[in-house]
Amino acid sequence: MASSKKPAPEDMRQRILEEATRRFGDHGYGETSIDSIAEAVGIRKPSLLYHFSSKEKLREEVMHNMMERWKEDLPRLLTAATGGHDRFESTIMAVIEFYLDDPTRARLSVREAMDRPDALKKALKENLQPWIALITDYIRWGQKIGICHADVDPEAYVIHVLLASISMVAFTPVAEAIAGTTAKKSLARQKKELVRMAREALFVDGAEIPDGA
Amino acid sequence: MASSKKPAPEDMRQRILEEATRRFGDHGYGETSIDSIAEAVGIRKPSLLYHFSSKEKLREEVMHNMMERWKEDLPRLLTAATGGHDRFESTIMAVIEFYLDDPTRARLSVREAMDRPDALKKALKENLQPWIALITDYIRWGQKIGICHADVDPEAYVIHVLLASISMVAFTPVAEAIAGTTAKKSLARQKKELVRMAREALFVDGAEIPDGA
DNA sequence: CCTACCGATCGGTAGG
DNA sequence: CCTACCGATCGGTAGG
Repeated sequence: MASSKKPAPEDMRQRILEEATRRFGDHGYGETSIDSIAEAVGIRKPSLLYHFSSKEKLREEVMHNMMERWKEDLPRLLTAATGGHDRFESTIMAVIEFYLDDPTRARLSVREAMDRPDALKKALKENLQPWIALITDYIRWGQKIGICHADVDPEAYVIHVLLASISMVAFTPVAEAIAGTTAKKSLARQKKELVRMAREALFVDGAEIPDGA
Repeated sequence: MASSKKPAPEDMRQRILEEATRRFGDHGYGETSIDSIAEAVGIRKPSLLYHFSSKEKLREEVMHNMMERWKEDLPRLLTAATGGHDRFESTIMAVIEFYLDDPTRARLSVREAMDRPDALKKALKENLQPWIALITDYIRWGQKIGICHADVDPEAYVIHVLLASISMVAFTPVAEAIAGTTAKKSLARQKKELVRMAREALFVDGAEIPDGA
């Protein structure tokens, strides 16, 4: 019981990072004082500044952290499923799940897009673009063999599906207000409908997928 | 030339409102000082506080203003077009245009959704829901007569299209980073693809629309 | 519409 | 990891 009040010996850095991530996502960078983060993890402001030399440095590490998670999860997401329609649907579901798993990620992405567009742009180009290219190449191949609609704009399509995945998690209150249901039920409906829309908008009805994909 | 420096006699209130709208959208409420708004319209902070008794009151009026624009434009948007496929597409295009016309609206909507979810939820319920019901009713009718896919979730569908319209305008940098084009070109592509996706996801291919709609 | 000013809060430093 | 403290900025008021 003596160790219940100060249980953190060396993972303090990690605890600060997690608390900062949550608060930056929930309230935004400017609205979050490093003092409130320090208090939440049970230390004083100058002690926090020993671990992260400035608030800006803390922000950079929070964002770097989220990008690392993306880089860890992406390969698994993109290679997990079987192939053809199924592969596509489970990929989309995995992307949604990435944000659903931890809504803070969605909110943090939205805030970064609003407040530091250039920084996010650069990070996306470096970390996400190669994987996007993999998907757009697949769509173009699908168009050639006739399983994907010919008039799909592959890049624009992928962007819309990605933004929709983030939006449905970050903006649940909007969906609740319109659909008039609870957050949980609303999210389940939004997810199912997004997967359906993405499928219907991409694949030609009734088209068969060849064996090797 | 003598009147070029102080051209504002009585529309000062409106000028403050417009400047506040732009800055709240661009940088967020918390990041915008009323001092910077006052400076931008050429007066001092206490003078601004004569027109709007507090920063919070200013925020309320900014949001009220945007909702009024919505209420003005909505009826026109929903009744403008011809009917069936065409009517639907031009309605979606009009919604996109509403935000494209003034990207600040999209950014302001996103920030309000993030920072004051309950306030936005209430405003949407009061102002938007009746119109949403009109569209979902139309979809359900379309499903009955077989021109809309039977497995569409009308509410979830409308929410996704609305969020996508806002997102493509508010998050252009993301689209630029992924598509690798300029903002203008990227927006044109995103708009065209969203309209296509919305159509393909809703209507049964090759179905005919009856005369009276 | 102004000058002058207030108390609170912020990020960050000194020094231990 | 702490106490003590700094200069800057904030929203808002007094008083004219």
